Amino acid sequence: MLRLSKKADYALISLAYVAAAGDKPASAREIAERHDIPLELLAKVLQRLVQRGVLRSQQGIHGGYLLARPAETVTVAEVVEAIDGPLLLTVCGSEEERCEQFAKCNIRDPLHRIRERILSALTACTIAELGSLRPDEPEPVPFSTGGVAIAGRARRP
Amino acid sequence: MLRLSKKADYALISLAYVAAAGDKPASAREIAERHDIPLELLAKVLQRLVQRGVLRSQQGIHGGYLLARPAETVTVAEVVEAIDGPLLLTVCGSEEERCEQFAKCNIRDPLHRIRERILSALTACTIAELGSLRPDEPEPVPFSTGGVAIAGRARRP
DNA sequence: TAAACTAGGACGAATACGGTCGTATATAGG
DNA sequence: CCTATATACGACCGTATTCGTCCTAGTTTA
Repeated sequence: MLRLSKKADYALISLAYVAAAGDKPASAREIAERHDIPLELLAKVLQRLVQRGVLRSQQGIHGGYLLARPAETVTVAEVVEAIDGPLLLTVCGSEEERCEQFAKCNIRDPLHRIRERILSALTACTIAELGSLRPDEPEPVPFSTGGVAIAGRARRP
Repeated sequence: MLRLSKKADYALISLAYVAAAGDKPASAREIAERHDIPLELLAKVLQRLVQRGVLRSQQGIHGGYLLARPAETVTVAEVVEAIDGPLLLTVCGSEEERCEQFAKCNIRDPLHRIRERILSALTACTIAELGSLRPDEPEPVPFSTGGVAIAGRARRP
């Protein structure tokens, strides 16, 4: 456990791609095909990133998505939080939201500190640092599949 | 997201309690009542901790659980891993288990680094550092419920 | 006007998770 | 010896979440 959701995963992959595409809008279809992600699911992920001000969209026939801000200012933490919701280690989060068992809870504070560290790990990394697959590069064919598409990461059983 | 499962939560709470109990075995029932955790669920958590060599059990009428090793040597990472399985940020983990989309994946390495940092945050904290509720302390009554048991953290809706 | 795109709601399937039940086994004490 | 209280462990179930699909609507360019 302690996994990123697939959607968060898709978001990061997409942002790396969009960042590498520079000024040219990257369409959802393009990203989906490149990374073997279900198109409609990806679309919703991207839309949420637009709502959160990470991406901006350009509609119409040559539309797509562009970064709304410089890649260096978008942290992994922000992206994950945008998709998966607030980063809480436990149900009774970091805020004032004291759970009813408050007084009985014996591990609040240490868990708190751990959460801080995790958060800072996610905040330290921006999408500028994510590697990327340039849109104009030929799609790399892994191993020797003879160019035949193979089941991808996004669709593991 | 990025939450600890409740079972991992229960494990940490229990270990803090057992650690504070010293040589006296703490029974599952005792821990469950103290922290308002479903007994049977907790039992399974504790049993798994025994299998993983974190706790040792003593059967029989005055039995219960004891730490198998000094509290300083048991890390939160180990506990969480024992309960929730390996700490992977993504499905295609850190190991050699390269997913089929391997070549297409553009964010492997940075995510890797983040995982390392998360892991180290969890490894840095041992259960000796977890606060605890001593078995011989009176059970604190939160707020003014007049001593009537109220719904606890473990059973939030 | 047609084609390629974003926007977004509704819905179903698969899965993980939390929790319960039943049963077997071990141990201390009367 | 017998009973009460423990752990051990597998089977089961309901539900919440996640993943993915379908469908419709609106936008922009050629």
